[in-house]
Amino acid sequence: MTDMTDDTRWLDTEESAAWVRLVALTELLPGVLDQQLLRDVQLTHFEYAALMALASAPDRTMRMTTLAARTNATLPRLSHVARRLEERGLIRRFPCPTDRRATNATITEAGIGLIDEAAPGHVETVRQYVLDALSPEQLKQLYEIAGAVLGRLDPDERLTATACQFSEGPAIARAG
Amino acid sequence: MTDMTDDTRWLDTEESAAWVRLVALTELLPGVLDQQLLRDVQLTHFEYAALMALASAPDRTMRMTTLAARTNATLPRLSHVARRLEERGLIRRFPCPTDRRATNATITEAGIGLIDEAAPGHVETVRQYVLDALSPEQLKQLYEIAGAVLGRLDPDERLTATACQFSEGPAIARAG
DNA sequence: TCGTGTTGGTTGTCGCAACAACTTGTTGCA
DNA sequence: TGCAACAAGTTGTTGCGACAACCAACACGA
Repeated sequence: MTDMTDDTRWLDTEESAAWVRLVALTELLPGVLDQQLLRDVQLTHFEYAALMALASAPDRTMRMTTLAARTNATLPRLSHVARRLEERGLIRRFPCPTDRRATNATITEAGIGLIDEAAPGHVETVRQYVLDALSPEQLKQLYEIAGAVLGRLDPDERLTATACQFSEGPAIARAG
Repeated sequence: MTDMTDDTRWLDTEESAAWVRLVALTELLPGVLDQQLLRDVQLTHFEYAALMALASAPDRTMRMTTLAARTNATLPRLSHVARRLEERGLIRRFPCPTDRRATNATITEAGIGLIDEAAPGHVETVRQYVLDALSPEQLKQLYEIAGAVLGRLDPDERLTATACQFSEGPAIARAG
């Protein structure tokens, strides 16, 4: 006979309700972000985030490995994305002078121009679907809650180590 | 001359910090859920959610269109997924008797068995990465915050209209 | 210096999702 | 009725992400 003992701690009503909503949120939010950016500037949210990371980096340049960590991408994925962005003239890649295995990526003027064009609509979307729905208190609570969960999901803080994204206006002002 | 006026309400420090964390969360959470379910029962989280929706439906049966709405899927996507699940013997499809355009999907005994096998590990993952990181207060706050955002993202409450997912033990007990 | 192990990056293959086109069936209206 | 508009699903094509295999370059001990 197998052991039929069920020692699983099932979710109670409140846990289940909160979890269902969180799952729905994580299901819907990426689609909304992708949709707006694709429509307006033909960029996925991932591509946008990668360009923003480059724009706020020193010299607008970053190692592929570092950029992959910052954007939660595997290196193969980033490599494919970088090739597409380079074909569109939005970034440039060149071998790292100090380590000839490595590749550095730089955002071009065209890339800066595109994210400056994209940023207002993106921020508008973020406000419309998320921030404007929350009170100042809830904003703080969200910060704490997401921080607590990220302590489990991303203990090394790879994703959140990035510089502030929108607090200083367009990328040209922030990264120049 | 183009109008260079910048009337965008850029994010302040607190908004930006909370947003960065929320984005990181929505980026990482789906991967964690998929990974555990794929490893343990060769099911994506989407497939798991679809099976759970069927298991908790009356007669364990649902219209394809309804199921698509409940799982935030397009009908083509659900059609492909349903074909794969049917090939694995986890669901069955048959024409709706009252509307011959429509198709009904039913979860099989094998399907029920698989989600009963999957549920404990899935709940464990949910606890480990999310729920156990939050205080009871934060759980309530998360419920409210996600609810507020979903009011914008999903005003018709298509995704959250589902029955409670884990509050009553295995699917066989819940759906029988 | 040589050889082994490791790191950085690219390329190829497979599976899944988005989108469009198409088939079939239903509804509504003349 | 008969015909036009619409609804429900399926199928085919395209593009992206995951994974594995591969190549190039560095590090370090013998």
